[in-house]
Amino acid sequence: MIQKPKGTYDITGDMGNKVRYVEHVFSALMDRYHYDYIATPLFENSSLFHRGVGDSTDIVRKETYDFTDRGGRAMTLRPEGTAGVVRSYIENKMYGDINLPKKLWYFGSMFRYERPQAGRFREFRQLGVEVFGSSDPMMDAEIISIPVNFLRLLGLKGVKVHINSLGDKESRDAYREALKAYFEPHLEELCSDCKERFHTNPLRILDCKVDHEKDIMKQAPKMEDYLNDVSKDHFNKVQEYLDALNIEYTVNPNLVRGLDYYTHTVFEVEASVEGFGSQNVLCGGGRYDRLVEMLDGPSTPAVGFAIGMERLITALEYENLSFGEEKQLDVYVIPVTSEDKEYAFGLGNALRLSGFTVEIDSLNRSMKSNFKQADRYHAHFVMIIGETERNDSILTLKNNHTKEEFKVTIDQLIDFLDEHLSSCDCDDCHE
RNA sequence: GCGAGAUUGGUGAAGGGGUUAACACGGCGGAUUGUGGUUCCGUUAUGCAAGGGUUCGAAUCCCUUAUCUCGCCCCA
Repeated sequence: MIQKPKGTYDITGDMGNKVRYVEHVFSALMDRYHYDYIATPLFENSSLFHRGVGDSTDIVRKETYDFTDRGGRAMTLRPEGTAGVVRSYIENKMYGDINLPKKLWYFGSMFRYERPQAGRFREFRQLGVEVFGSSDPMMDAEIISIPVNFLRLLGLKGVKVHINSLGDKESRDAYREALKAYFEPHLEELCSDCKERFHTNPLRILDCKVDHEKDIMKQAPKMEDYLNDVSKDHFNKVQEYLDALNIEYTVNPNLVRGLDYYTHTVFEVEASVEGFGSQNVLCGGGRYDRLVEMLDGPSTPAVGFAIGMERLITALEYENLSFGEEKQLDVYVIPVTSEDKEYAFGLGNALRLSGFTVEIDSLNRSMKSNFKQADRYHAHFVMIIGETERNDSILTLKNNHTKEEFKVTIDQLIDFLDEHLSSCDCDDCHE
């Protein structure tokens, strides 16, 4: 038997409804924010992902799905959403659009070649947003407000924001040098991973889990002391705008992003799901004013975030939150014998065209098992099509909730269903 | 990339070398030949993740591979 590739999963049944619901809520919210939808290719030229990401290039390359196409081109399945959107922004010259800033949202699969474990897959899905062309701190706050409002709309409690500022390039470079100078004499006191990070990515030493409690960490230089006036001002304004929205946030100086193109605001949004631990962090994002330029576009400020779909749905399940209305089956059609199937099929089709949700038995089940099936589907009406109905053009409809049975002529059928489905006061319709 | 534990019908599972793979749910058929959700009866895995090996005999022991779960690493 052929099995699914490691770290992938099939979206079927209930999961399908959950994914569609979450995407729908997000899509409707993005309409209200007046953002445009964008979909970029699932694979791109490898160089898009393997450059512009600074010191962590080796790590990035190790975990991407790379392949050579038949034309000998190096291709990579996208490991995240931002790079492709930036590429599209540049290639389609969106910076010349009359509607600026350019505000975009996306939803789709991302691919990382990692060992699967709790909440982590090789193909996973992200909802994300990118805004180009505004360096206004109000836009940072708007971007932060989107996942906050989204998680609240879905019903999650205790939605909290952690923010930090990495400053502009000047501030960030100064801080990085200060960190290296500080840690250099203490290298031996750090864990082996941090020794590695010292060379590849000194900022990340700050959120090391192993060394977290050590004194050298607590006395390490603070980013805020290295922010220049422009960066400080930007960060303060972001906080003022968050205050204006009554969004609860905490400044976390150890919140960092590894990649070089991040500037100013970085943030994470978490919910408080019982027993969910670190998985409570559902969303991450920040400002990346340098990335467009690094990918050969015009210098353009940008800010965005991404939310992992799988973890989000798991959180909603943990909290027992609703995923919208269940699909209602309006009519279950039972042909009595195979002689009745064509007529039943045609009638069912007509009802579907009139907007009703209809199921027609295609397994030639017995009357008994058809009624059982109609029950399982919670069908509102059962319509029995037999010789009598065909000859007399009078249909037998049974309200499967109240057990009332009706005789209805073909001409009255649609009016009858409209009336009874909208004004039904049986228990099933009022749960 | 490293480590631990799993994988038996549609589903939940029992069985840890001996003949016919328990039990339950579900499904299907019937009692009731156009009216179900209760009850009763019948039936429902030529097969135990895949392949190979040991054995008179393997779901059971060994090897390989795949996938799943949970850690480590990493997390753009």
